[in-house]
Amino acid sequence: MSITIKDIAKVAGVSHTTVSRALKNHPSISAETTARIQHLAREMGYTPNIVAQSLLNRRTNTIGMVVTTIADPFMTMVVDGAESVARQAGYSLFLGASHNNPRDELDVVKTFHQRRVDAIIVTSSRVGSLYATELEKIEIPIVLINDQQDGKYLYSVAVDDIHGAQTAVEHLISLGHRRIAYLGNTVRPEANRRRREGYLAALKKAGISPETNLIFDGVTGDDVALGAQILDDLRAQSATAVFCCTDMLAVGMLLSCRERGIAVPEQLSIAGFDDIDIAHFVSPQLTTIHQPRRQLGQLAMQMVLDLLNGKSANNQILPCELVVRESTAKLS
Amino acid sequence: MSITIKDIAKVAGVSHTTVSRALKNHPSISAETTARIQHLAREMGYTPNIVAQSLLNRRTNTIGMVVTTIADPFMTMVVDGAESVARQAGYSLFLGASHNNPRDELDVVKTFHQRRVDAIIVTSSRVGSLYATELEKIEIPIVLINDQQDGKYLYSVAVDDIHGAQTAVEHLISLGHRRIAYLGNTVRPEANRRRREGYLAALKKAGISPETNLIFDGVTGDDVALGAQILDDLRAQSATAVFCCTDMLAVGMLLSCRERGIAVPEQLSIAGFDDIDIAHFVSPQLTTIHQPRRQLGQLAMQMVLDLLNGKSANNQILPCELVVRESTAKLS
DNA sequence: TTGTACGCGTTATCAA
DNA sequence: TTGATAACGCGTACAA
Repeated sequence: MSITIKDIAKVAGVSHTTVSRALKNHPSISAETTARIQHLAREMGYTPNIVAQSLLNRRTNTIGMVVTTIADPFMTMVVDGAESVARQAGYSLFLGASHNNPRDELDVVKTFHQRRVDAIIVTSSRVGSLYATELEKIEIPIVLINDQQDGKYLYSVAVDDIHGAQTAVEHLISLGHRRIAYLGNTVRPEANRRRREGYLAALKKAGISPETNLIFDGVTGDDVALGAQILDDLRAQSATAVFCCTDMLAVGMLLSCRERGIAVPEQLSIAGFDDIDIAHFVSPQLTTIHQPRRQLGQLAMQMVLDLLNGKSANNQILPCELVVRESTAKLS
Repeated sequence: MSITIKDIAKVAGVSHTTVSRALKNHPSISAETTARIQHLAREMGYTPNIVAQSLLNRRTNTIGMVVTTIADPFMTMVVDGAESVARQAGYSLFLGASHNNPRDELDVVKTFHQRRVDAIIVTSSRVGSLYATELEKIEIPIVLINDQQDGKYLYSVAVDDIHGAQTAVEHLISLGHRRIAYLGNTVRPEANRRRREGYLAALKKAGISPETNLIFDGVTGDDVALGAQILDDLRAQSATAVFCCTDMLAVGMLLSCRERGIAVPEQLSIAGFDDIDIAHFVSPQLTTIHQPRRQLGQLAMQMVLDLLNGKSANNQILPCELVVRESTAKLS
């Protein structure tokens, strides 16, 4: 049972109103009683009850963050960025995982709503357009990370998938590759679609006509396994390079190449997307598209705070850049 | 402005008490009005206000989790495990990062207290014994992950560092190594101490006398850099094997070996501790001690829930096991 | 300068 | 079967 301002009031022989004011250094309370009460509060181990304050304020100073899974090297940094900005502004962060399950995702959002979070941040949602209709009812700002949707309370911060993918594939083309495969995963359909689009744009620009049997789309949660599994098909199509929709796909392919004695990048150039930490720990180190992950989280949270402070906010698309490492090389 | 039960009451022409009961399927309300009100509630888009409920219940159904940093492949899984257990039990998770800064850590805990979380989980704390005195005042269960402390409300779930480290070093000894170095990092003093203890125990058991100049203790936040930096000293002492206190240290050393053309494991055997994901993506794959990370989080949360349900709970020490991969080999 | 009374949204007690 | 009232902890308009 925690100490309340009424408890302090009783001991101090004043009303709880006076205590409330003294603790907030309200000017109308005499310096003397203010000091006395603040001292007393500390002595009695008083801690303000934010729950009660929230009820009164109609503001919980709380943000709900929905991620697909926390155990994802990509999400991790985004959450980290968001949390640090939130805390510095006096907000606390609720974290919920959707595990790539739309039902769970809506469930988490619903719980957040019940807890009266002031705003919600959602990363790589799978609920898609459902949001637009379902979430406007909540009437609080919702910032989508890497997933644009239109709606009254909907905002987004995203990385330029199309252009990023295009840059990666242009890099492969500049190395002399022509038979360039695309490996995607439909678990995140929108990102996959945009990155494939970038891939196609690069080919088109170079006058290379795309081939359906060089485009692979997996449907599993385990990107590493998928990358490995696709390798044979890809070689059968005599691809000399592959652009993977995510680094984990690329890593799976890399490991699989090592197992089967396929030299990377000599026999096969591999490029990824995301620039997760693992990218420079594998060997050869992975050429990839760097996403400003922490910044993504920070920006999303800053946007939320701006909106809560009545400022306006514009959707943002962050550029991402090519990082050339060791897994891509000139076509021999 | 959200819909409240009073709003519904007005529309339905009943008292808000009746609405409250109807929504909870209270038996004393007629089936008819119950149905009518539930329908109305859905139609009006009513969402219960947990904040108000919490004020009344003196229970927020909320757990605060403090991690050093979210951007740590180890923490990530622990949080993931904890979150899933919490949510299934109807609890929400507050996440706060201490960034290895004791001041921040206490700050986060204080905020959690103000928010009246029902319990707190702290991973790899740096505050140490400060907790025992400081945190008992909060009078809620606190579960420490990988950091034992004694106190009335203090519980812990930890991995058996000593035995784990000992197993790793015994593995190296069994491969014929005698000049085995230890590489630690004092940023996490307690874990470091225990793992060094396990290292010494293994040497002693094998009748090898420890040498001070084979024991290295770094003091930087960047384990990868530290591992690299120590490599020369270690070679100068003609160590043939090294046991690293964390996988990141081992990875740093591994990468540095590759750069300088030192063959692993032929010229130097390297063993780590943690079994983070990266361990099987580096090449050679890292021999290490596997920690049941997700289980650690799950168990901690389960313990919290048990305590909140009035059950008793016992501190737990989980075994961890050796995973032999490619970075260790027979002394040639 | 301080105190009284009310309300935030909900549930529980008691009465009708 | 339903309703009026009080209470959770706090802040604030108004009164003293």
